[in-house]
Amino acid sequence: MSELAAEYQLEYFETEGFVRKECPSCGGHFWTRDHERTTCGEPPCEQYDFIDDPGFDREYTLSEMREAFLSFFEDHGHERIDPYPVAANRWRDDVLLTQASIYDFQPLVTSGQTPPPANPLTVSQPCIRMQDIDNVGKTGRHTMAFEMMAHHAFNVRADADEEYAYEGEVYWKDRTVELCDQLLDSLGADIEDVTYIEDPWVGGGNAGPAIEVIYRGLELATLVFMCMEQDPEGEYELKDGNTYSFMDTYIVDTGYGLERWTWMSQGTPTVYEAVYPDMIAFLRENAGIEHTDEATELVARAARLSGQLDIDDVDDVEAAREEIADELGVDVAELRELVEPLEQIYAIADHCRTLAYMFGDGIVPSNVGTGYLARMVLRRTKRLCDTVGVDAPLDELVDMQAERLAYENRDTIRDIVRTEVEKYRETLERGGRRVQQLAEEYAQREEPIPLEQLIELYDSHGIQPDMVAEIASEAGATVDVPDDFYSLVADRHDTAVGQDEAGATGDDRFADLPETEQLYYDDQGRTQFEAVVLDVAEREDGYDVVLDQTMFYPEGGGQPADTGSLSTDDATVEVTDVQIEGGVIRHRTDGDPGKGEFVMGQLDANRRRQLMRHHTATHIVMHAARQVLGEHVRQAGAQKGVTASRIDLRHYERIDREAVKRIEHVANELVRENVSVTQEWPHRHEAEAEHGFDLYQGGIPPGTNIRLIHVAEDVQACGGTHVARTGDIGAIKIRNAERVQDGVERLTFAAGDAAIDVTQATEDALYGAAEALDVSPDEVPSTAERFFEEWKARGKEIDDLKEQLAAARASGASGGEEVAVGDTTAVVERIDADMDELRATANALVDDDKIAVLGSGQESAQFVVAVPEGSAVNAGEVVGELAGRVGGGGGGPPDFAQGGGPDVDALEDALEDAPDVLRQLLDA
RNA sequence: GGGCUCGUAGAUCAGUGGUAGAUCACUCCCUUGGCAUGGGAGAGGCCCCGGGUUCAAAUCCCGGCGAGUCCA
Repeated sequence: MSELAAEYQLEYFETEGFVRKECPSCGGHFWTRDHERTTCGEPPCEQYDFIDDPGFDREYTLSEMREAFLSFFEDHGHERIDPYPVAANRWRDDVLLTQASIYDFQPLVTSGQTPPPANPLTVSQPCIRMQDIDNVGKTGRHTMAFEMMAHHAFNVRADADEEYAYEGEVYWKDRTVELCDQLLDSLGADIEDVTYIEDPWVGGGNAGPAIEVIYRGLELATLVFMCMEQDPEGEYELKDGNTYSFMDTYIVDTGYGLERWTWMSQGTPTVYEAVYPDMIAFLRENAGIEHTDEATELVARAARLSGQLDIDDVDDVEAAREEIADELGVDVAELRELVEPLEQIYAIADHCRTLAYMFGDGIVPSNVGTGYLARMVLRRTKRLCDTVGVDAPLDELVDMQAERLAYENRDTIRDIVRTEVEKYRETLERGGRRVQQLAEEYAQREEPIPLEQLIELYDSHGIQPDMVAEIASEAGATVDVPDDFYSLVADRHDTAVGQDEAGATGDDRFADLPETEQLYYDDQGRTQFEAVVLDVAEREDGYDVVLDQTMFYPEGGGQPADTGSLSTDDATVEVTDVQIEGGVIRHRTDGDPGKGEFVMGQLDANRRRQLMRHHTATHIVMHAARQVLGEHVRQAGAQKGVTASRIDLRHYERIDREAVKRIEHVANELVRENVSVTQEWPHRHEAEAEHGFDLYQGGIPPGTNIRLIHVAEDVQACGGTHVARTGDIGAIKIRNAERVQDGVERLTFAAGDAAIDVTQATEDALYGAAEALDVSPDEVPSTAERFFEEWKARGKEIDDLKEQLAAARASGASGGEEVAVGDTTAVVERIDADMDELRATANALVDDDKIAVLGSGQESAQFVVAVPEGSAVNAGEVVGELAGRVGGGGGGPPDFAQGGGPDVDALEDALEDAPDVLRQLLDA
């Protein structure tokens, strides 16, 4: 029983003569015009009924179908809006990729804070759903990239208590179903054959009734009526077990899969052939896949059969394959051999479109975030190409899709793909060598490669177990990959998750105060102001002071807070920090200025000026970097400071010295042009429409109106304080480029006075080096190199001399004490030299068939004992005994041992005892 | 943001606290009419940087830099 059954009793259904039925097969409830119909029409209750028999009155290409849909809704009172990027994190920070058209309007529009760009509206929104990745190509209907066509209407209940950014009802359930019905009719669908299945929707804290639209066995659309929110007190318990209640806003959220509608119109065996005919033809040709008519027919029949099966993941596909083969009367292996290459080609086409979307929208491959997802898709695609034998370069394949999607940055896309393919190639090569070694090792030991190694190979080196198995079998080693391999890998990551620190102030004392008036936006150059103290709260380390208005900029947007002072007639308190919460600005001070007092505020003007310079400079460096490196460059974070600032950029290569210099030039050019820096507060939708989402480099601000900062042609949404003209910055000096993550480069730079300071500091270092080398500064590099070479040459010479010295000593020229130990002669000698020299001397003595017992007493007492081959004396034991006498220890192989201890004074005695020690150990 | 792995000769990598190695590439010599090849000799190392532990660190510990990889 549907929990929301009453919600589906639509007037439209009644007047159109629909009946509500219960499907005998799945038990679901649905509405139909056909009073004789029994089942709901959705697989597995029924099978595909449109393959080779299209359900519309003509064939549509993807773009024809998109246009048909959008213009239909335009004709019915909707405004067409441009789609948003697939990189959803460019306008919202809670998700990575756009997975549905409603994402365009969450959370500000759906919550009623911000009006929609149009109401009602229609859009065809490109989406990427990674969760279906394994199904792509195999199920015949799953794609990772797709366009969700939609019409949306945003409504507010008449009895709503609060104010919302839109009001009244545009339309609701009846009209939504009517529009869907009319659209189908207009395309020539047999609306008698359409079923509307009741299927309540729950997701992301919202819920509502929803209807699946099924035609000829294919789910063509979902009509969602979002009108409830999760509420512990709510009276409706839905399928996720939570309770929900109705909201003030209620929103029509529809989703029509463009690809499926196109497919329906063409009736091809799979959705892919309808969507990517050209690319599939190209790939088949390139991979050399040719089918006889008979085989083609078989594949088509298999596709139709798979439609009636409830295939939701790959395991189902493999299981179903047997059934299908059975039904078709062919061998399952034969069927697989026929179908698998096709499946791979379908997946390649889909993945290339996904990549074109991702890179076209400016995603840069990385080990984090969307960049990581892009990398995964790219590597998967490359593997598929290799497996099926497509030898066209991947950047060309992605470009085919990028061209179709009309991206303008195709050169950058190709460059990114090439760079990334090359990185993958290197990873595979590195990994391959690693596996090869392991495989040979375990093959020799005739053991299987242990699971632990497999996990490490994947987790730390990115090598899939199947690749290990392949290389291992060539080397004659075996591998046993458990079914739950990936969950074992996940276990390795299952360490304690870091807890977020407790909430901010935990003090709502200021909650009722009016929002502080922000004077710093009115005249960003002013540093003095007057204000009234509204409230003061004592804190552990000072006071929080709230004023009616302030020039003090609170920390935010990567810009640190201002400091300064607040003065009354009697006293002055220092402001050390400024924070904003809920529009109320708190000044942290070292004293209590007194509630109700008039105060004169004074900023630390130099500090503020430097912060402003650095903030504007940040925009300029960003802008310059985009000019030098490409439009795909985006800000990944920034921190402004007084003496230096840094900005993190997304870019797919290391920023080398040359690029840094070019960026620096472009940035300083902008400074010299001395253009004015202006601000404005447009409506966010107008701003987005005019400048695109590149506005949000520094984060996504809340609110209906947003503040824009213009610096020449650069426009960014920004809440910080800026200089009036770029010339006020003085100069920008980039100090450093470092890689903080793969795909993220950090530029550290200084502006204004600080730029002079860092330049001088660099010069000081250079001059210091020049002075030390006693050359002019520009000769430092060559001189340093020469010195280094000479230094190395001397090291070698010294080694040589030490060996000669050692040989001379060993030939008996020095005063070493020679004693007889058994059959051999031992030389006991103190040489105050380093270990190298001792070792060399010992080696020389051993060459003369003598036992060497050498001591040194420079900083600590050290011994080297070496014996000729075949000697009965164990050098290690000797050293152990001698080192013990100087308070230390030692050891080593029996023929060559070293040791020592801290007690230099005992060295002489120890050496004197050495002959006895040797004899004792020999006797023992 | 977190986990894991790696950094040694030009390249690829061995080296579990005790004298820094192999293979390829390089230079020279020999074999040959010449080439492929074969034989021999040689050169080439701040063992990434800095600190700590130790009699002793390429090796163990901490920090930094550089690279790779898996996950959210």
